[in-house]
Amino acid sequence: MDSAAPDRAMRIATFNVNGINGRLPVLLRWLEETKPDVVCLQELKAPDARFPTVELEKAGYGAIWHGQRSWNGVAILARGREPIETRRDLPGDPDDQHSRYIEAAVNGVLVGCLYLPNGNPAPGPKLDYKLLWLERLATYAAELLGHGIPVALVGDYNVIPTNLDVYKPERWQKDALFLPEVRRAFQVLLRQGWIDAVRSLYPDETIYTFWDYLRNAWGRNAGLRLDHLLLSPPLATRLVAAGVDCEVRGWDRASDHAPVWIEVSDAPSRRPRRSRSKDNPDG
DNA sequence: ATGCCTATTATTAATAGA
Repeated sequence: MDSAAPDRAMRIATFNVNGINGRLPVLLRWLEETKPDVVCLQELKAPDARFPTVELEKAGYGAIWHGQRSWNGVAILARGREPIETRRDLPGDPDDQHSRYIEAAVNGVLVGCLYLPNGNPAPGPKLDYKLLWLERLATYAAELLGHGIPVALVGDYNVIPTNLDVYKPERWQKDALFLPEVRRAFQVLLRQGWIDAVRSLYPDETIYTFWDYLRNAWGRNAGLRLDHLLLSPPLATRLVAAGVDCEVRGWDRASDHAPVWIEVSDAPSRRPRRSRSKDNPDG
């Protein structure tokens, strides 16, 4: 009976690689060591033609990507599968030229991979763009929730949600990652019903996903929590584990972000529908 | 207030990141 079989776990990860070609050895080593089932990548910093399809295929991953020269760029990898692309732009602004969103269905989960604008220097046009992007995200996220399906909105949000998510909150008060209006915009998503997966399992722990290259931030553990996995309720009920692969930040030629991951149990198998009969009072 | 580091692009310096 498949209904009696133990649920297997599906591992979904996000990793801002900060240059997919310069970071390829790190990425391949991490894929080999941790074998995530779905991976959202940000900051490819490469045009579509320079995406390392062959190397990732050799590593066992199908991929879709939305690149851009020099900056931005997002991709979704799936272990032993091809992600089914459902979208490659965040709705709400047809003039937005940045490659910051891509979305796919993988193994029954709709996965949105996002790279939110940084917003610095603030105030200024970059902050305005970030706030508009957050509004567009909230509008689209509400629409997704309405479908009642398993969805993960995953990536580099460039938002420090609370004081617990930054080594020294007072230093960041006027930074676009931590401004009150930016934090409020993130809270809007949570109030809609999205679950901050890592925080939901570890409500009180200091957890960072980013350490600046400057000022020996990694050595001092002067970090920020910027990379988040937001889950729709039908997926959040299946959450069984979460973590940050911090050690990757210490590898040679590391990204300034570390990979973050969750594990969700496979969807409970549908019970065979009983036929209407006098033996089945529910029928 | 600025540089501190790292990556990309274009050519030894500029721009962006967070």
